[in-house]
Amino acid sequence: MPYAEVAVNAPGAGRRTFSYSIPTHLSSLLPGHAVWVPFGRRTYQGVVVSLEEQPGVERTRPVQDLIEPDPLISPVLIDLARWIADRYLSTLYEALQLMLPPAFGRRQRTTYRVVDGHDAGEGLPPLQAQALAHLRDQGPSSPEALREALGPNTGRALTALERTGLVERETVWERPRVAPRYETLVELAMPSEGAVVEALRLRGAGAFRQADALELLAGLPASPVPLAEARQLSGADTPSWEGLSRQGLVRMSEREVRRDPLAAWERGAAITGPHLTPHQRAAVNEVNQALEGGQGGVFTLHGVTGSGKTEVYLSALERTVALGKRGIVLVPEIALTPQTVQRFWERFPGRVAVLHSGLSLREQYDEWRSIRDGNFDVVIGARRAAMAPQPDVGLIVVDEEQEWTYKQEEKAPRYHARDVVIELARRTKAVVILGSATPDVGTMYRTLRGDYRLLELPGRITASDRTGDDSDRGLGYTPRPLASVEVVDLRDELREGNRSIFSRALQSALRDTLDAREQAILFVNRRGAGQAVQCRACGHTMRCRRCSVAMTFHEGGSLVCHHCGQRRRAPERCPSCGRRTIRAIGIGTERVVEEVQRAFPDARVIRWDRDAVRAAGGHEEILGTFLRHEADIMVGTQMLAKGLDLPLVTLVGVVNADIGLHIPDVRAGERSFQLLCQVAGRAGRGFAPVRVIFQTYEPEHYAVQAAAAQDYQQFYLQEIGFRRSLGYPPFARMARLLCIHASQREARQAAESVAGLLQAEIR
DNA sequence: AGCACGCCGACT
DNA sequence: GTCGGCGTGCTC
Repeated sequence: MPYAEVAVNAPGAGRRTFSYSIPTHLSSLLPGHAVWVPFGRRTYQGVVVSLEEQPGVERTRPVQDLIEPDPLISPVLIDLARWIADRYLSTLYEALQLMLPPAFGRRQRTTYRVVDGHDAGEGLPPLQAQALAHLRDQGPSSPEALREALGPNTGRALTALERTGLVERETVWERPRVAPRYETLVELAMPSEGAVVEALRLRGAGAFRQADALELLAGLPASPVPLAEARQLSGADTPSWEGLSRQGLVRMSEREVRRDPLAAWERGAAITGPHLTPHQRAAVNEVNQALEGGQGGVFTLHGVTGSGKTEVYLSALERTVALGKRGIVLVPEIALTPQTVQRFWERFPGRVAVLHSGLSLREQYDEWRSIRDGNFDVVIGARRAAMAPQPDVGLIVVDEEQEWTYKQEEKAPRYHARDVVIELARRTKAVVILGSATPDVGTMYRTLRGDYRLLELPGRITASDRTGDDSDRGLGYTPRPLASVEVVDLRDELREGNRSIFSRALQSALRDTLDAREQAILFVNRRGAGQAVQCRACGHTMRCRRCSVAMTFHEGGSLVCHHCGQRRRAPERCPSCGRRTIRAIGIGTERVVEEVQRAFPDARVIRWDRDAVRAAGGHEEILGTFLRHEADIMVGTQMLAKGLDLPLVTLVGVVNADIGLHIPDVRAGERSFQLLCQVAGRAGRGFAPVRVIFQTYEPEHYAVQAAAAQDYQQFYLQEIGFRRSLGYPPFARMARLLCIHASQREARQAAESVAGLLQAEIR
């Protein structure tokens, strides 16, 4: 008699599983089944992770019921969830939730009502009497409604009332937010000649509607037909059709229907890819060998924007499919545009699934089920697609693998999708391609150490090579020069008396661009809330003495190292040059827009950041305005840096290239470098000459220098040396421990005590 | 989450 | 001496 080990979605269940006995009506229970289980006083959702001969405890309670008839999570993904829960310190259920269909979790709803004949409320404490009166007058209510009406302490009053038996409580599970949708089909239960005869008989008997219905069905070429359609065509309503079904003249059946986000897309023949350049060929050959070897392996595909990485992915996916396997492609959320999906669709028409948060719940759910049923060669999606129920995964692509959006920050499990798919691939012997123009320093370190294999795509491919269908296509591999970048030292500007946020070089470049009726983008490298503190004259930045990360300015003039917690007062004079020009710096997009409008009253300026997108109701609105040249200058944040083709743009200005250098984060330099490279990479995609200007107070900073030269190797060598000497990742692993409490004092005490324990452990 | 258990202040 | 507050720990 086996027992089920269940991960329970109850608070406090933690990373353990709980043993349940299996009642006879659930004897076919399997790992991966979602179940209802009793836990304490209530019932919770859970997932069966294994079946065991011996329970973990003496007394077990039985599994109550299945939530869905089929197992929802494959054994490999259950195992992966265990790894996720372990590594990211989440509960097991939280990790498993990533693998469950979207919106699977259901909420419990509680209602209170007065027990009959107990509505007097004499001699009760005032709050209890009020609650009782409210329930008596308003009828059964939720605790939230009662709290709303009577104040935050109502919960206690309700507990007391329930204990004394004056009110009772009922908890019900809400209906699932999405469930499979079915449609009814009808078909003739006999040859159509017979049906025509039956229809005549029915008409003779006065059953005109049924006769119409039957005749219609007999006349239709395709069968079975959706009932809704048949009803509309025949004019006969559902009871008539049901009547026919009862007489055995038609058969009815159910079929699951799915909402397909790509339903409108054409399903023509797959187009063949262009001829590969020698470098692409070499890369694809290596990946194909690994695919055929069946032993997996991780590849780092290093190539600048426009070097043709996507073509490598596509070719490798074709090989994967030819070998009878399937692929997953991870793309940063912001890059998951119709154009991106289109490129995959052209090669795998009708065989591409999309998973991202922009879809409706219904679409996500249907897509999930359809993927599980093996309907797609390629699943393309953002972070969460790493855990898509794609069967027989042979290849996983992580495009822009250095992107921090692959790391889930907000809620547990705080996983990194790239690391999760590498772990998944290790278990399934799938091949992984990590693609990037500026690989994550940790990724490159592991690559050079030999854990991953390096594939290089040097240079860029010209547009005609990528899209042309003339005879020489693919043959003219001509590496195009990258845009040259001009670095402007803002300290010089200040010395020359220019206090504007625009250098003279940028001002005149903007003027030229406007006069030529071309477009410019201004990039504001503002991320995170932390303001760094810097000397406006010499560029000296206040850094923590212990960690050498930039310190953050806090209210009241103190400086805090967010890394080690060290705190000191902001100096009045710059410790480096002695001048009183120390400032907290942080220029936002709004400020830049204002300044542009002041300096160029004739320019049409548009802002593109999270706030503007929300106000405009979507990216497309803003982008469309700019692409139609209804604006001359676009001011934006990181969004600007991501894979967009803006053909009319001939000037790219980075307003403050060094702000990102001082975010209190070990990876500040790396992120700045990546971002600046991407911004510079925006330029030079069309054929018009393009200027790129970096404004900075620290032109000598290695990240700025390397980005201006667009030299990854230069950056990597500097950064890895820095990381090694300080014992930062990838030479160590980092975790953030967060102490949260309503009282600041309590939180601090807890944090200090944890820190004390850890320091004792280190010694 | 909810409930039991257990340890300190206002009462018979 | 007891009732009851809510801090702590457990739920297969």
